[in-house]
Amino acid sequence: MKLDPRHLEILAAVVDSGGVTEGAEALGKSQPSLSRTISNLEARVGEPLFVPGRRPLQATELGQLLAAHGRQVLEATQAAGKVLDRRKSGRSGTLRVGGAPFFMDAVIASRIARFQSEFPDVQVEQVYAYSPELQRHLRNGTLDVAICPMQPESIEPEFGFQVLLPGRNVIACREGHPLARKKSLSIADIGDCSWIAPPAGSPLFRDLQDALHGLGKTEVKISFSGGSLTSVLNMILESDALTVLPFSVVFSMRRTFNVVPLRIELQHPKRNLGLLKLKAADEPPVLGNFTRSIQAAFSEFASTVLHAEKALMEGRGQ
Amino acid sequence: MKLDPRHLEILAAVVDSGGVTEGAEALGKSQPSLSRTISNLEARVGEPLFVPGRRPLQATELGQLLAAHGRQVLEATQAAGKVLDRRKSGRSGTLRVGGAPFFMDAVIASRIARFQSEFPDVQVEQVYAYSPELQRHLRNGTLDVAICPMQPESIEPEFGFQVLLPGRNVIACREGHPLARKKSLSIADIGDCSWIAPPAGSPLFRDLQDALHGLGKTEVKISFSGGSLTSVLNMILESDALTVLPFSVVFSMRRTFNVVPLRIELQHPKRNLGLLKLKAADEPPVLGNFTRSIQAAFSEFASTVLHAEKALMEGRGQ
DNA sequence: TTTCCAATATATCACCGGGTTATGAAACTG
DNA sequence: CAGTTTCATAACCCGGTGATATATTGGAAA
Repeated sequence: MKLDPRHLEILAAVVDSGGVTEGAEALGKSQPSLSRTISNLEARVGEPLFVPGRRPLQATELGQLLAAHGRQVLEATQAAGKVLDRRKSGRSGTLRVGGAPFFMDAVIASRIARFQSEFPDVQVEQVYAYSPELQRHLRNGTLDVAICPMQPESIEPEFGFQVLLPGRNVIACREGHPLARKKSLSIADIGDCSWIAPPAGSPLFRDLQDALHGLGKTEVKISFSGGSLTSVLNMILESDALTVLPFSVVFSMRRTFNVVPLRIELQHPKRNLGLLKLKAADEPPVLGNFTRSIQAAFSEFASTVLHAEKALMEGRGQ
Repeated sequence: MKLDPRHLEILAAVVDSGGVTEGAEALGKSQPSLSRTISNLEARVGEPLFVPGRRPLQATELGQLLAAHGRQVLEATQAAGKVLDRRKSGRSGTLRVGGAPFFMDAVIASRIARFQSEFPDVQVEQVYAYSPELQRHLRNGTLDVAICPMQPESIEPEFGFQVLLPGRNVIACREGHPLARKKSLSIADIGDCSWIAPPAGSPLFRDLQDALHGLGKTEVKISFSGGSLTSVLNMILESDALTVLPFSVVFSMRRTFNVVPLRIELQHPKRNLGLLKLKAADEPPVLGNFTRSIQAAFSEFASTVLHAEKALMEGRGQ
């Protein structure tokens, strides 16, 4: 015999709360409604669920049995409702975050970690890609938000962009590098150093070429190309090679990899690291929490980075 | 957020069966019904439960989560339905059986045990009482059926009565009793034996008085009165006292208590042991099974008892 | 007892939601 | 690309459930 789970819920509520009236207010319904539902259920079952003519309403054996199952139903639905509530308040769910690889490793990941310590029930999926692909993902709906460097004027109108960190590229080398101490550098100084390049498809690779071209250097000796940030920095650490990286990345990694920026100004496109989202999409609540958390984390970080940047360019070193 | 357990059930069915169509036939509903229910649920939840535009319908993460709870609901309701089915088929439930004390101990209990081995999930509550009280219980609804000796003509019209065993009272004594061997007995023989009497209120007590009066004996020496069948039989066993008992009781107990009937015919009211039920009450299914089982058991038993009875009265002994 | 109170059952009505069939749209199949 | 399958939509009907008002009943108090 198939019966309605709602009826079992109601039965459980009445049995557990000790009366129709109490059960009604426990469920947020009217007393006559429950009373009739119980009657219908009894008719359907063919046996009384409550012993007739007992004023402190007392369930029959069968009533107890069915109420036990009603309790299960009640628990399950309430648990389901709770899942929804937590999602709606952004304290639970899944968030797919895309990011530019080097930034992701150096500066974003640790801020995501901080977000996750605030919202431990949120599952974050990280996707590594460059801007064009990230935009594709956002459009597809396979990504909730991207954190990547963008040129403000080249952002398509369908996207919203919130700046997290002004961008500035620098040339980086290992701490003990011969050029690291020099206050002023010329093209001649960086002469025929060999270079570590980021992966060929990355914006940084173009930045590197553009930057060297801007310094007047057309022929570049590239000894290594591609790989992750870690591999690039390991190369830098173990050699006298140079590379081009965002200052914020170098700053974040200065301790763990003993890497320093050179005191020479590069020209490069004005790109800011920021949060890229689709405007149209009504963002899930968890994304709102993520945005707030990330912005807070970066506002701290940005000020220390800018301070260090200024110090460097004024020649006060690291 | 409060949501409808039926929606969760449907979601679970769709997810588990792999599609709306399959889910519909699994639940015995139409496909459009489920389709719309899912749509409504998605609208209510505010997020898609299935990834749009995938033909082998694939649940989103949230869909999976809620479906898991739906599965719980489904299980609970199905379990509740099963409980009902078993009650309706009389394979489960509670049965309150009343019985006359001596009969209950000697002949009924073992037949109830047999019923319980057939229907192990049925819980039998035994009530010991004499006919008038049993009838009260039946009228009150505090008893489903009674097994007791009744005079056919004195059964009130509201009751139905099914004979299980024709009644005949005998005088019983221990096996080695001096009177036990005698083929023909007179009043003189039982002369001034002392008597063990059943409890004062019991029909058997009256039977004893009537029987002795019928034999011409007006003065009776009662050395013990009251107590259970076991205590009465123990008294018989340990002394040369006599008592009056139904033949079927003596027959059942002849081995365990070494008790035998005297070969003297008693006159007593024509009472048959039988099943007494209220006519009006639509009996619970379990009662039908009980009735069948008990009747089958007694039809065997009755024939052996009658055979032994005949043999006794023809003087062939036990 | 009788009276009164609190709790439950009944009555009535409106309406939402789910049931159905018929039909259209979309996606996987060959 | 056509064929097949599956899901979504439309239109309609009906039952169940919601609410308020009211009657009834069991139990306690006078």
